[in-house]
Amino acid sequence: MVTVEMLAPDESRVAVQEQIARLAKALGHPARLQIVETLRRRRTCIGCDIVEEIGLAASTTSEHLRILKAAGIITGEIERPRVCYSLNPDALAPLKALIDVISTADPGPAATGRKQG
Amino acid sequence: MVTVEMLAPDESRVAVQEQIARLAKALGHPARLQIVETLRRRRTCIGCDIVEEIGLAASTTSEHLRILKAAGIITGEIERPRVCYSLNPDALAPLKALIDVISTADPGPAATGRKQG
DNA sequence: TTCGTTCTTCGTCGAATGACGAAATACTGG
DNA sequence: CCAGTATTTCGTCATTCGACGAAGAACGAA
Repeated sequence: MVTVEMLAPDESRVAVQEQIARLAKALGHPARLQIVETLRRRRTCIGCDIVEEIGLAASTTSEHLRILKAAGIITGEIERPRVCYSLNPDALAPLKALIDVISTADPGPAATGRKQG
Repeated sequence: MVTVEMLAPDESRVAVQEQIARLAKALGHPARLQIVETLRRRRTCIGCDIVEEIGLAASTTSEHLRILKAAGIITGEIERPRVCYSLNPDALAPLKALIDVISTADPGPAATGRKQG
């Protein structure tokens, strides 16, 4: 299992952090989470159905899709005149790794060992 | 195992999504990830050391800490004149649940089944 | 070619974010 | 009381975000 810091000398750790930040930021909006959820439920590719599903203007939805695509979280396959969107679960690996590390809260040579009541 | 949608009739799913969005948004900034990383490494409570660590102005750092605290990701215990910050791993559970569900990408009666090469 | 469908890009707007320094707050120590 | 330390709050500023409608682009159908 690869964690966040065992593959980073010093500079690339920053790069990894920035990548994780991009992923988290992309997920940090209800409309985009709704898109992700929709794509998860209906694994099938979807076009303008997403627009109806989330109830925002087409242009706004397109922007959210662009952000998710830029983060690598979804892929958009062109099928003129439609675009077929799918989830790309692998993209979330770095974020997942971070959260796993935090959640397991690997206790090691602790200093003050307390985390919360 | 509890997933995101099996505990949500319809409205509370929105609430859960908003909560997840808050968490993701809070993590969606390199400086805040650096704070989280720092708190993970040095499990010990930290005060102004964080300011030095991330290299931003004290007021800016305080703001980032406030955001993380508001999201519940960290806790700040007052120890005048210092504040002792700690990670609160449990807070990330909803976000972790979502990412787990996506990552496992539970294949079922798929429609177009493809995700990527 | 012209029309209809689907999506993206552009321009605009108000609101939120992220950064800073200065000042306020709240103790500890002289 | 006065100075020092650690932190937050405030005011400011530039930038980004998120929303929209209008216009543009790309293809299939007639």
